[in-house]
Parts: sequence; C-alpha cells; structure tokens
Amino acid sequence: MTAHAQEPDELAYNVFAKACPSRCTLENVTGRWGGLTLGALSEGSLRFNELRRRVDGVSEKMLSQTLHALERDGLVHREAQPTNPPRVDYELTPLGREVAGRLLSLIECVEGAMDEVLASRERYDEARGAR
Amino acid sequence: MTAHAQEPDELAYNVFAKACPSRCTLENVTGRWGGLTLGALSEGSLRFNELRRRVDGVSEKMLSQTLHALERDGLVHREAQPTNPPRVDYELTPLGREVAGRLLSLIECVEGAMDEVLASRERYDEARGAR
DNA sequence: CTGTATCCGGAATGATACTG
DNA sequence: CAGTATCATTCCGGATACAG
Repeated sequence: MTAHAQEPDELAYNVFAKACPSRCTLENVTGRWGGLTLGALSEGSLRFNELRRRVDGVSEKMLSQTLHALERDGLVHREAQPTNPPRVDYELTPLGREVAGRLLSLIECVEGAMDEVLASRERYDEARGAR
Repeated sequence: MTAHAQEPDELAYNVFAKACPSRCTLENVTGRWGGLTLGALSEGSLRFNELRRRVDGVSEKMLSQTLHALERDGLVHREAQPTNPPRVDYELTPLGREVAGRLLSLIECVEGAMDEVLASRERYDEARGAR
C-alpha cells in the first residue's frame, strides 16, 4: 500500500487541511448552535424569537451571531420587513436545505442510536471509572 | 416511517432539548475534532500518530480526548497490542461507520459547495464590511 | 420585536514536559 | 509509539443594558 493513499477526494477544498475555508464553514454548520439552527429552519421559515424558543438554551447573542454566519455562507436567507414593530423571517436557501437535509440525517442517526450509545457509556465508565 | 421524521417531539432523545444526552453525543460527533476524526477513520484503521498527521492541527491532548469520547460513545474501537514499542489501532465500530457515513455526506456537500459559499461571503462582506 | 455592545467567568484548547 | 499532566491563554457564551 502506498503511503499517500489518504485522499478520499481530490477536492480543492479539503476539510482535513488546517487552513482550508471549508473547515470554517463546516464549523459554522456543525457548531454548537449552527446545526440546531439549521435543523429548526428545515421545518420552515421562522422569526428571531421563534427560533430562540425552538433552539432550547441559545442566547440572543449566540443566535444572532450564528444567523449572521449562516447568512454570510449563503445557507440562510434573511427577510426583513420594514414594519413597526419590525418583523424578520429567516429561511433556508436551496443550498441551506441541501446541507440541513444531510445534517438532519446525521441527527436522526444519532438520536436513534442513543440507546446503544448510552449502553456503551455505561460499559466504558464501569471499566474505567471503577478505578 | 412518517415523512416528518425530524419532528423532535416524537423522539425519546431530542437534540433540540437542552439537557438531552443526544445533544452531548451530537457534540462529540460534530465537534471541532470529533467529525474530522471520524472522517479520517472512515478510510480504515489508523494508529494514534497517523491520525494526528491526518487531522491537520489537532494536538496530542485533543486527539486523545476526542478518541476517548468517541470510544465511550461506542463509535470507535481501540485495539491495543502489548508490544514494544506499543501499537494501538483505532477503527470505527459498525455504529461509528453509520454515523461517519452520514457525516461524510455532509462534509462532501460542504466541500462541494465551497465555491458558492465563498461567493456568498464576498457579497455579504462587500455589502456590510463596506461601512 | 429585533437586534447590538459590553463585561466577565469558566470551559476549551494548545504548548510543553514527562511517563511507560 | 502512545499517551498523560500541567499550565497559560484564548475565546466561547451568558447576563445585562441599551438602541432602532
């Protein structure tokens, strides 16, 4: 086996490389709030405070920050209506839907495997935590 | 299977809920190093330092920590051979392969969309950074 | 309602040294 | 080679106040 068989892809943007911008985008998507935000929006357009309630535990600051990052990357579209009081709707772009779909697939997989995960944890903790 | 499987309220382990253990596992999987580690291992079994080189930028400490978390959750199997010098191989469990597959789908999606993402960023920065 | 600005404590991370 | 231990630092994230 050759020593340079590590390539799963010959893409220009390789997340495994430290300085690659795709790593940054991946972190926006999979980060603590990014993933949950995309997941929430995959159900449909939501307003700021609706999102805040939907994503349990997120603060105004972090939600705002997350939304900006996702909007900047072209995954979320921000629709502001100049009414009073202001009304702002957030929705996924086509690209956002694509990404969110794959993310949800992952989330469902993890949720569905939790029984197994929890069992594994118990085994692990029993074997190591005993000391 | 219902067409709206992402409806979290139907599941016992709901990532959208703050205190749910699935959120914790999801963070191990999608966290800064967890995702890249799973991605690297999806190509096959790797040793500690091979992983370290593959996942560009990870420190010994973080890789060790990440591997422990993934092993605890039952996603990675650690195979230690009592030789000298020591040799330890890490590989995905069946569950790990399932999760890693979905994760790679997401990663490939993001990598493939980077041109679009970068273009969106330029537009965003031009419109906002100009101020 | 929809955010932004600021402060601050603690967790996450990295560098380094060290052990088996 | 395969880690662990320790320490310094960074930076994430929550609370709060405030603005449009």
